[in-house]
Amino acid sequence: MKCSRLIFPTLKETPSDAAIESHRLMLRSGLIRKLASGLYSYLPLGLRVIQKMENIIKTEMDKAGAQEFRMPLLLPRELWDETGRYELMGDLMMKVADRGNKDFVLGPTHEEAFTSIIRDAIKSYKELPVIVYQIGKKFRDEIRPRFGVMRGREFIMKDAYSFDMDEEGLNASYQAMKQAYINLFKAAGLKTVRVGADSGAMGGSGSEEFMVPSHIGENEIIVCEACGYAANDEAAVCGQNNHEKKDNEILPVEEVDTPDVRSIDELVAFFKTTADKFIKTIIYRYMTQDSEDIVAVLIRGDLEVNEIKLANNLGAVNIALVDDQTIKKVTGAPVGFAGPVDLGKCRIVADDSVKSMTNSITGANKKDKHLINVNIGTDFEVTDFLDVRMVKKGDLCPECGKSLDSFRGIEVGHIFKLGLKYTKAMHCIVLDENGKEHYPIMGCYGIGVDRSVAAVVEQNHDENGILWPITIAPYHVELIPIKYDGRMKEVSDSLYTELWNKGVEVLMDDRPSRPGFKFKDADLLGIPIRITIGEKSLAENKIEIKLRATGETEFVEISEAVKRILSIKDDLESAILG
RNA sequence: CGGGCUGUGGCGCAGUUGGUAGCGCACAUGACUGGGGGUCAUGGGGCCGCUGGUUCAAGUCCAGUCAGCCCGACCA
Repeated sequence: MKCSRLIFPTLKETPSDAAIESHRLMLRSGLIRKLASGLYSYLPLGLRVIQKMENIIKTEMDKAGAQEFRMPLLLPRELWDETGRYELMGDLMMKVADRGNKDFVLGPTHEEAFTSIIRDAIKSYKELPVIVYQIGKKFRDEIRPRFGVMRGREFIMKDAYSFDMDEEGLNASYQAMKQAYINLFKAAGLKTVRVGADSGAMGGSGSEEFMVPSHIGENEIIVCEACGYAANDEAAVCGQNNHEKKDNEILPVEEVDTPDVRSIDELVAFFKTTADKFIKTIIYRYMTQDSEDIVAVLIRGDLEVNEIKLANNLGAVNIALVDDQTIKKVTGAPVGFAGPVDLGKCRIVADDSVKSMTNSITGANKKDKHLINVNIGTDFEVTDFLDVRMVKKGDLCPECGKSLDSFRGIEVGHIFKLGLKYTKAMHCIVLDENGKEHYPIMGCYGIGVDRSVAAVVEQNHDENGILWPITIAPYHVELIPIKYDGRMKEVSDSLYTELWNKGVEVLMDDRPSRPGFKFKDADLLGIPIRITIGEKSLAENKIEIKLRATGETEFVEISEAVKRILSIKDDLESAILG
């Protein structure tokens, strides 16, 4: 491709609404343009990168024995009614009606669609296992799209689903996908960390996320440097923190006037003490399969409740804080004065952190009153002690007991064991060797394609622009004639043709611009190998080769150029693939 | 959903106590220049987000509305 014909509107100045580096650089280098909030167009260079990412994914999926499909974006409502997700997905799912007023949705994911195909196509255990996948558009009406292509509303996703006869088969499929993910992220030049994630009702090690460490990441990752434990903060479990009860003398409860003092911060200031002396009492409504109830959750004042862990512990499908009126009804006091003492009307559970607390401060369940010197056993009872806290840096590792660290990460891939949820709900049945009906067990494996590309930029750039890993760079080589004229033009043209013939993808900047301008653009674009054809070196029959990432420069005889470039390309590739 | 900020040529922005819109970049033409976004000259391009109001007069003041961005979304 020649720059004179290529549409890549580079920007010298930074667009004002780009908040992170990848967004800025993708905009500036003319890879993408915004059409509306959360909706981006890929221009030719951006598309090439996306397609390379897709091809890397495809290659590994196929290697793992997965087969490619292409599903519609628009899906009929009935499919979603079968699993109850039409309601469950809520506003995240874009709902539309056709001219006949028939309901459709823009697919935010495709479990139902794939399961319906398998249900019709596969009838016998002999046809299993299968792994099916597609790379295609998804639509999610995000509350707040942001960071460019990192969290868009319309985005490209690779989603794969495995169907197996039994747990053992599922494990094998899961392992195959895991290995494929490890390979493909590496091939794309992305450094990822694998962490344990929330797996809802499935439990165990059935859910892992591939995270790209980055300060702009939307997930908090908890890691243990000592033993390698790694988990999403939604899933991180807490080591048994010094739960030994201190030998404090148990003091009698006293009621204290605390006019208008509600939040932990206000209480800390009021009592002139620290947050860990308080027991927070939070009232939740939780729904299980067939019932609904209220629960008071106690936790030490300096900690936060992890609602996902709470829901899992309670066996709840849904959980939410109750409204102010309900608080008043349950506790007898307005918001801010709830406490466990004489809270007779509902179940009380406590985070493990509360176990060792003595002479604590809590709400008195009366307006403008708190209690001091509250003690478990003496003043109130707890039904269950659970691990429901949000794990933080400095907490203890559940595996080895050492102190945990944390960092932020971008989720680029997620693999997890789905179980029978969809096959059951959708009556996807195969016959086993005894002719008995059997639900296949599913696994689900996703990759955010746009997001992975953005993460590559996030991870590979400098102050001048992008530094593409050669495996997903829009082109391998950018060829810059200082002036596209005379001998420089001749040499450039013949190199251009020769390289393409040898399978090297070349972008030639044949524009009549000044050299400095072209160099700046080249740095922005970040094509890994830059060849400069200039008068000075040409006088010695040489061309210049410069690596974008390291700045390494060498001059090579024209006759040796193609060979040398080929070998540099190989070197760059094997440096990534290892 | 709540709070904050911003809407003025393609992009980045200025526009004072209200008086009929400007700068840089980009674009077009020409000349010079030619290894890190060059110089000069000339030129084209704006319903000042939208609607309504105040006023002799509104980019500017008021009300509403739409859009975008940022932060937060109940932890008692």
